[in-house]
Formats: sequence, structure tokens, C-alpha cells
Amino acid sequence: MATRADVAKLAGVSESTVSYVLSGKRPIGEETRKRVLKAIDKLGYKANYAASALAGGSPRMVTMMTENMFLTPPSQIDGALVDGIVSGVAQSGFHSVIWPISSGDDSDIQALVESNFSGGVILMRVTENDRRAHYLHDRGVHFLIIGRTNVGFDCNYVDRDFETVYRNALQILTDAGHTNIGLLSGNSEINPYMKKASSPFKVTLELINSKNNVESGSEVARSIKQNHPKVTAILSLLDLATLGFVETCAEVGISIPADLSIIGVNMLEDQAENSKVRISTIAFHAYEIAQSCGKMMVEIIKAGKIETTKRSELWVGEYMDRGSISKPPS
Amino acid sequence: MATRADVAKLAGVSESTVSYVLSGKRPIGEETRKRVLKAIDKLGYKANYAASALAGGSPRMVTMMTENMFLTPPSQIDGALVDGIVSGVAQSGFHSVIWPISSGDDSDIQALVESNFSGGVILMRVTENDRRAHYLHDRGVHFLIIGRTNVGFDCNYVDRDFETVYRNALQILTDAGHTNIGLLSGNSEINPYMKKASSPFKVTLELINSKNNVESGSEVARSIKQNHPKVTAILSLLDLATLGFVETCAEVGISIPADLSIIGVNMLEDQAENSKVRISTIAFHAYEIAQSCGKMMVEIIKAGKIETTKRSELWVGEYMDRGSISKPPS
DNA sequence: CTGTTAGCGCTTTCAG
DNA sequence: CTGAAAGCGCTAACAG
Repeated sequence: MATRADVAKLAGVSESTVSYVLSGKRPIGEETRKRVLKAIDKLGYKANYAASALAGGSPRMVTMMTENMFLTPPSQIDGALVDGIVSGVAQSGFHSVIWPISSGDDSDIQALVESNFSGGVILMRVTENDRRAHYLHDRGVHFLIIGRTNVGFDCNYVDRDFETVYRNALQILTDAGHTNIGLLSGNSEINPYMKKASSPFKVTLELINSKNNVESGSEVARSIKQNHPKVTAILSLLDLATLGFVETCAEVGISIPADLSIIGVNMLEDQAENSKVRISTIAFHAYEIAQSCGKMMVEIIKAGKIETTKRSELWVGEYMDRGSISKPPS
Repeated sequence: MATRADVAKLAGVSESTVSYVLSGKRPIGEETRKRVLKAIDKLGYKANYAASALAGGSPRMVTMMTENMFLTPPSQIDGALVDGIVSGVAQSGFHSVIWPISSGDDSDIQALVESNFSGGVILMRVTENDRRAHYLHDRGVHFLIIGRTNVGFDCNYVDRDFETVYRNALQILTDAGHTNIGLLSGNSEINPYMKKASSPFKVTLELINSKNNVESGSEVARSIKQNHPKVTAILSLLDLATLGFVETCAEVGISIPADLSIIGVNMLEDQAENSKVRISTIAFHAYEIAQSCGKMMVEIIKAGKIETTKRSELWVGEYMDRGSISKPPS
């Protein structure tokens, strides 16, 4: 395996010059640069990860941790998040891996921390008071959460700005004249962000509960006219591209947007685009969100010491008009 | 962050003694040992991964790669495999991570190889002539395959010994007197191992095709008496714990084992044990298989240079009699 | 049984 | 714009 010294010798320069050619951290003459690159190419030189981690002060590695990867079916969103993180981290010159966790205890995360192998950790699918977050926090490990689950203390996070997303969605629907809006959701309560977002509007929100699958979405569509006769518009927190709701509406003779206007707020932009079902959405840019998350993680690692000023970032996503919204039927 | 030098000073020994206490690679006096461990504990010392990787010659890290992790739903088997690898690798003093792959091209695996970060790679869900296998092979990276997919050249692998598994299963059924055996399978052909395994027996195999899901399994059960009237026993390559086949047999009045004897060969042992459906199986010890795979990977890494003698290991799994097999109805 | 020491391959100051 | 050299923290040979 060729080392930096080999490259230096072949190119007739010093080792440090090779380093700087690679890192770009100081100006290099065009001639020298070319010679070095040629030598690297010729020798098939690859940097030694361990050596640079050691010399550089911290491992250039971001670790992703997600609970239950093999139990709950991973969604397209999980995939987009991982891809986004990988991309963001790579753009900053770091690498990323997924740390496998199986046991319910701390042993996995303990192994990660004790190995001193990771520069920072990104937690996904975080639960309230997540023990992993506490563990990392207590040991002074850099970490970042995707989402804003309450873990019991302040920490770095990246998330969607749900309040704004909901407000924008409601604005669009009320602008069109809707006042009775159905809220398609998997939860049995209206979440706090929605409550805040809706307070300035003169609207009635009716919670319409559905599981996030075709059967349930379809069932809801069949009974919506009976159960929610006043509702003229739907704001969906569920993924309409895979819900079966819209399709069933068509089947049972509810036409969108003539009878029912509809907007989705938790759909990946390409799901919305590629779905056969044309639904207007406020796009959920999971990939971009995760990408910025990856970049932020690297910045935090590079900054070094554990900071007291926490970092955070909130994403909204733009409105994609796909023609599923019109005035309420008179 | 405390280093080995700090520990040495506090314990009043040399650095190397600390190292050897940790690695156990040479005898240490009981007294010294205790002092060192106490110092480690007091300082909260954690070994620096990068430093030992650098000094030790190769990274103590195994990387798992699996295609499409977020596209095809991961199974319990995938989970068991990952857990097993992690455990086997950990027992050998190494760590393991999952390397995220998303793009169809070589960029992910290229990043892995070029970072020089991994000591060895375990490939899962390998396809015929898998490009990842070729890439790793060409670059002289240590790797191991779970399964025996034909990748176009010899390589290290761990797998089940299907021929023996099938032979054992057929032995059990023929011993009970069955001669017409239905082969419940997701493939539309009888696989070569089965062909070999069955050749010594005087049996007629009838392929019964089903997808690996409740609906399909249930449908097959409903029509089995019409479509396969002669069959008195089933050898299932699919997972009976989740197939819906046995349950539907009960519904439509086919009693097991009185009307139909049945044996599963691709079920995890705990699936078989915990399933409400009591089915005799030849257990698929995915966890143990993977564990040994992890250990083998570490041995290969430790051995250093790319070997010409390939390693492999084949697993069978023992018979678990759960009372689903009896003589054929006369 | 224990200590000393020479690297592992890279990053980064400090000198030109 | 470039080179020399001092480590980073650990492993493993060598020397007691």
C-alpha cells in the first residue's frame, strides 16, 4: 500500500506538499500540483483513514443510529434521510456509517462511545427522553437529533418547522374559501403545532383518524361523507401517495377537487411528483433536510469542544400546486 | 481525554504494561493489573480507535454492506444476521458498522475502499455476479459473502448446507412413509440442491408455488387438495410462521399432521418456537451462522495478506420435532 | 513479569 | 509557494 512518503518521493516534493495538495489548505503551484496528482494516480495512493484521524485530532466519521431498523419497516423517508446525511457529510469531507443496535440496553451505544471511533452521532427515530441522547450527552459526545422530540434537555437538532408548514397549508385552504377542514392524521389528537398554527384562522378542524396504509385510508374515504358532512377540504399529515384515500374517493364518486380539496404536508417531493395521484403538497424535503443535518454535524465536530450554544435548523418546504385545491362546493 | 500515558503515570507503570493489561497479550502480575485497571477506571480512559488501528497495522473494523436496505422490507432474518455478525465480530475484539449504499453505481463502495477505513467487508444480499464483490476482489480488499451466490470467482463464504438440510428433511418425511411430497417454494423451479438431495430417495416432488405472504399462503392452502391430491406431506422452503398456510389448512378442514405432514426448513429457530403454529423444522440458525461469519471475517483480517486458500463454512441446523409429522393417511 | 523505544501515516506548525 | 520536523496515541519488538 502506497503511503504519502512514496507519493512525495515520486513527485520529488515533500510529504507536506502532498498533504496540502490533497487538502487544499494552502496554495500550491500548478506545476507541483500536477506532478503530485500524477504520482498519486500512478501509485494508486489512498489516504490512510486511521492515520489522518489520529493526526487530525478527531475521527472524520459520522455515525448514524436508528432504533429498530429491522423491526419496524423502514420507510422511503428513512431511506431519504440516510442518503441525505451521507451526502451532506461526504460534501464536508467526512464519512458516515450506520451503527447497528439490537439490544434494548446501552451496550451498543456504549461500545460506540468507548471505541472512540466516531467523531459525532446523528440520532434518528428518537423517542421521548431517549436514553441514547442522555448517554451521549453525559459523555460529552457530539450529537445531533433529527426531529425535536423532547429528550429532557436542550440539544442540537434539525427538523421541519411544522407550525409554519401547517400555517401555510391552512392559508392556502382558507384563501380558497374553505372553513371546515378535515385533518387526516394518525394521531388521536390535534398536535400542538397545528393548534398554534390554526389559532389565527377562522376555521373548524375535524380530526379524521387513519392508519398510514391503503386499507385504512380507503375505509376512511368510504365513510367520510357520512362522518364529516361539513368538511370541504382535507389537510393530510399522512402520505397520500400510499394511503389509498384519494383512489377510493374516486371510486365512491367523490371528485377531487370539485367535492373535496386536498393538500398533503408530509410527502416527499418525489412521491408527490411521481404518484399517479395528483395532490398538491407542501413538500417534505427529507433528503435536503438530512443533508443539511449532515453538514451541521461535521461543523459541530470540527468546532471541537462541546458547545454551550446549541445549533438548530428548521425547514418548511415550498408549495407544489398540483391542482387538487379549488373553492368549496357551494 | 485521558491517554495511555496518563493511565501509566497514575498507575506507576509503563505504557506498554497498560497496553498488555488491556490486550492480555502477555502475563501481568495480579498487583500491577489491579492498579492499572483502577487507574483506567478513575480516569475514564477509553482507547483511541484511530491510534490502535494505525499502530496495529489494520483497522479493527468490519463493514457490512447490504443492498436496498430501505427499499425491500428487511426481514427478521436480516436482523438476525446483522446481530449475529456484530456479536461474532465483537467477540473477536473488533467492531462492526453498516456502510450505507444508495446509488446504483460504485461510488459508495469506492468511498469505502478509498477511505481505507475498513479492515474487511461482509456482503449480504449478494446477487449473481455482484459488482461489489468484483470491486472488492479487484482491489484486494478482504471480504466475505453470506450465501453462495455465484459471483464469477471463488471467494470466502458462509452459508447453509442446503443439500444436507434438504436431505435430512426428506429423510424424516420418507422415514414416516411419505412418497408424494409437496415442495412449498417461492421459485418456479426446483433448485439444484434439492434435486441432488432428493435423487437417492424414491419420492415424487410436486412444486407448489407461493409468494412469501399470508394471502398467497392462504390461497395455496385452499386449493391444495384439488391441485395436489396425491401429496401427503409438505416440505416448506418458505417461512411457515408468517405464511398463513397452516392456519388456512385448519380453517378448510385439513388437519396437520393427520391429513398432511409438514416440515419447514427456512425458519429461524425462535420463529418456529414462538409461532402459534406448531411446525417441525430443521432450524435455520441465522444468528449463529452470522456470528461465525463475523469471527471468520476477523480471522481473515488478522491473517493479513489476501490468501489464495479460500475459507468457507456450511451450516445445517438440527431437527426440531414439534409434532407436525406423522404417517401418511392410508 | 516489566520497561524502553521505534515506528504506524498523517496533519500542522514553524521556517524558509 | 515549499520543506523540515514534531507529534497524534498506540502496538510490538527488543531488552532486561
